[in-house]
Amino acid sequence: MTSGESEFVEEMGQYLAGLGMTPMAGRMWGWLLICDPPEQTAADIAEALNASRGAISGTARLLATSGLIRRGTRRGDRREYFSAPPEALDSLLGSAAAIYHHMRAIAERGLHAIADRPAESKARLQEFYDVMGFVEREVPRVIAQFLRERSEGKA
Amino acid sequence: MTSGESEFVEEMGQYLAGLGMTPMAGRMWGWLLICDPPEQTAADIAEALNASRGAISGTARLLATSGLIRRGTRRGDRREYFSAPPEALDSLLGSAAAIYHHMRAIAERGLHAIADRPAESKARLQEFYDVMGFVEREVPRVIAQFLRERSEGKA
DNA sequence: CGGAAGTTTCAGTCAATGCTGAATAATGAG
DNA sequence: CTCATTATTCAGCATTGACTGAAACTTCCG
Repeated sequence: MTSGESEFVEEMGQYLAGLGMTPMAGRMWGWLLICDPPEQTAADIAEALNASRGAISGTARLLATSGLIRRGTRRGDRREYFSAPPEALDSLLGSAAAIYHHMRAIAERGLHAIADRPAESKARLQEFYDVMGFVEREVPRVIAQFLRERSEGKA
Repeated sequence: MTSGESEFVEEMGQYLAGLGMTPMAGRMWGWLLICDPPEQTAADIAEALNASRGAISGTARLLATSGLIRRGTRRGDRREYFSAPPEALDSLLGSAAAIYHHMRAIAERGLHAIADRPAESKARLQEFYDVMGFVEREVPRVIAQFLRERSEGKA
């Protein structure tokens, strides 16, 4: 791994860590975006990232569960091969959209909790709820359109 | 604060903490969305959240810097009054959009680091870069449209 | 100017948690 | 079946960082 690649991997790790993931998850995802060959064993990744096998194992489960990486096997080879598949971007954007959904849900419970207040007092939370609802609806629509156009353009 | 309100505040705190903010920031923001009166002193907030004055001070700076709350003063009253202004939603959505921008920037540096590879090897990161660029452009556009429509509807 | 009320700063504490590394389990080869 | 290799689990460590509380600072009033 060159120093530029290392910087990219580390930067991705730090940034995604700030968004609630672990640094290792960010590093692993970043590495899988630029590694060659694109499919890597746990041992490969552990060596590239200077990380323990245990960390790779746990992080791989995390990333695979959220759809960011794919785990593959080959006949006559017990090792697992990890890669960052194209669909990962769908998952990434999908989880971003899920944030809006969750926020709207929280706001909804909050509105319920203050249901007996005058409308004036509920206005702030109501607006928050409305905006989240709008974004939750529209952002995935725009993303889906982009992905559709892109796959058509490729075909 | 009723138990329902308390749940809302705590839930907001936990959720925003998971997104990289502190629990206290989430609680404070949540509280300012539902409190009555809508403007509260540091002492009011500290009491409502069972938090120290120091925590309120630091969190207030954080939230004010990112535009989520407004700090106001009144003549002949040294206390500061905090509130969640309508513009806060713009800031909130803006910082969400900033995430896409930052990710595209990271991807850009990554692409530079592997510039001498064959195109095939750069495809994964290139696609990531493209998608982030698209979202960075389109999502704010959709949001701006919504805010425009909404303010027109209100006027 | 002196003092009261409020705010900010900061050192210290404590809990949370990401990572390591060794032990354990699982899998395929011979 | 047994062995070698790979994957997973988990207890422990170290680090991080959010919060507290007291001290320092600021500002306004008498």
